[in-house]
Amino acid sequence: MSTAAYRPDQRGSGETGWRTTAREEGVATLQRAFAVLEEVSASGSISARELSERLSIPLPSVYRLLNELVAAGYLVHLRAEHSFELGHKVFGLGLSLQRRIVAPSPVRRVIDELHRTLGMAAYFAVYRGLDVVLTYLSDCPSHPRLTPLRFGFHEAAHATAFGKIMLGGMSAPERDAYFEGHSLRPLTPRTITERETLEAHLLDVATRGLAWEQEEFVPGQTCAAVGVRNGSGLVIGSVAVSMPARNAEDRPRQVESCLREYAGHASRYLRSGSTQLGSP
Amino acid sequence: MSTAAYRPDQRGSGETGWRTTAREEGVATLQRAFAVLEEVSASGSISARELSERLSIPLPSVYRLLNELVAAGYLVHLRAEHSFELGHKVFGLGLSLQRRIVAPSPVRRVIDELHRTLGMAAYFAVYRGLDVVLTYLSDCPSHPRLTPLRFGFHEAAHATAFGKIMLGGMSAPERDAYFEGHSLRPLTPRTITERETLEAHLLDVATRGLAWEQEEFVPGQTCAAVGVRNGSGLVIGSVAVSMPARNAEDRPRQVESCLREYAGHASRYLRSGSTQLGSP
DNA sequence: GCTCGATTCTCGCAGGACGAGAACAGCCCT
DNA sequence: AGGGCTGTTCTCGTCCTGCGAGAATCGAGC
Repeated sequence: MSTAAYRPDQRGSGETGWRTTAREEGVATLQRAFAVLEEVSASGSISARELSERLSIPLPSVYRLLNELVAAGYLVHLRAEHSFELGHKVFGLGLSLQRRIVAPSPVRRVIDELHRTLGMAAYFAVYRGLDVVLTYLSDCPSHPRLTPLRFGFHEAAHATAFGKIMLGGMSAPERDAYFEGHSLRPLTPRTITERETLEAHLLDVATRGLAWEQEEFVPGQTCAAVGVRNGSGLVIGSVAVSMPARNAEDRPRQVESCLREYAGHASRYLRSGSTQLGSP
Repeated sequence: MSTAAYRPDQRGSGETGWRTTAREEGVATLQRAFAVLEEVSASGSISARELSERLSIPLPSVYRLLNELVAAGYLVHLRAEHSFELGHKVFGLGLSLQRRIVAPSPVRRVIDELHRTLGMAAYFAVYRGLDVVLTYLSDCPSHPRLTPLRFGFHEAAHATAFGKIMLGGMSAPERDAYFEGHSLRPLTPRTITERETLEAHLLDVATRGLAWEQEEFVPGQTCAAVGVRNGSGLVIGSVAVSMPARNAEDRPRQVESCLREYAGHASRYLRSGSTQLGSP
């Protein structure tokens, strides 16, 4: 999983395309602590010795950190197995974030209706800072979601219809910043993997206010999406549906107009609604 | 919500019955960082100034911490709203923990079957360190789970049948340690709230290998549970069902024998299975 | 242009984190 | 019981790093 490992001396030199962790300074202890946390998370269960070796932190220091983390409830010490695992605080934070992220219920109802109306799995996404987050999915056994998609942070915006809408809604510098943290990883042979091609495509998406994606995310599957805008006309989210590629040509106009209609509904709810997550 | 707030001077003095955060020492920065993280989590969204005031940490220090946390991906800085919220790393850790915690699929199948056979919502719980964790729930619209119950760490072991099994499976010192972190909060008028009464009850539970709970957790609802044991006969988990209280007297023997049967199945799978989470 | 809040920078001091090494605690093995 | 081994905690002097008052910058709103 390549946790952004703690490097004792030099840092940076991104591996799998991680955030270009700028050179280092600052609260070193914190970074170590997080490195520990992430290593534990990646391993599921790990001993103090292992941690010490993998992170190149001397044993006493590892124990000091571990004990802090255990005392704070972020780790548990399973004495029986001489190992450490994630603790209840981590669960609590995750839950809290989930609850904060999930789309408000009027929006969920809109998406559910969209799902029923078109007979396709339906999705809703918003920004969170620079990230794109899927905040609701509506599907059923006969119209299942795209399998790699799940509630939460979305890592392949360049390959999904709603991702393209969201990318298209960013300013150029925002998009630059985004791609410093996310690679254009190819997911199928048809995934767009070149920045320039993508930019041209996004321009088109932004002007049409609509995005299609044809087997760029999952082979044999197609998605369509439109933007949800706030009062000032800025894109703040996206409504999308997915379907088998062979159905995509049946009734594209119906899909498009339907998406626009429901996106309008969602916009209306969000404008009157509570705190909406803005762009960065 | 009472996040275990960071106290600049003296600490401790548990509020709502939190872990008796032993006197303080150690890596102060870490505690501050976690205090920030938890305050953000509790508030959903909060400004730097607010944090500084609530935690009594000078502004520059708050910013230092915030910037670290943002750089590490544990927070996001929503510049548009001058506020900070939880970041994607938190989500990732939470997800990782969820996946680690969830009961293995053979056990899930056993619980599903139990649910179908008895026509009652069914549950499976294990230890994680000193904590009790619900690792699977099986229910349906006509036999719904007890509403406050959800997947994850369980805070009211004294008031649920499976909680009693788990408590009964602990050694005396373990139980002491457990109750240093968890209060005997009354959830209904029938909740057992005295340590002595509970101990007597647990003794009975442990000898019979079976626990009932009658409207001690939710008014009008009853639960029954039996233990799941490892090769050495130690309790490592619990299988439980819940039902409306008025049904409880219909067929207690059937419920009991059925629970024992399915707990046996679960035991068998867990013994052959992979890493099972042991007691502390 | 002005004001007020948000955010970052400067810098000298002091307290705390660091880590080698040793000590202590269990556990297994025979 | 007695070795030998791993896991875990303690000791302690050095050194460094995080700290925080205050000032400087930035940026949006009017």
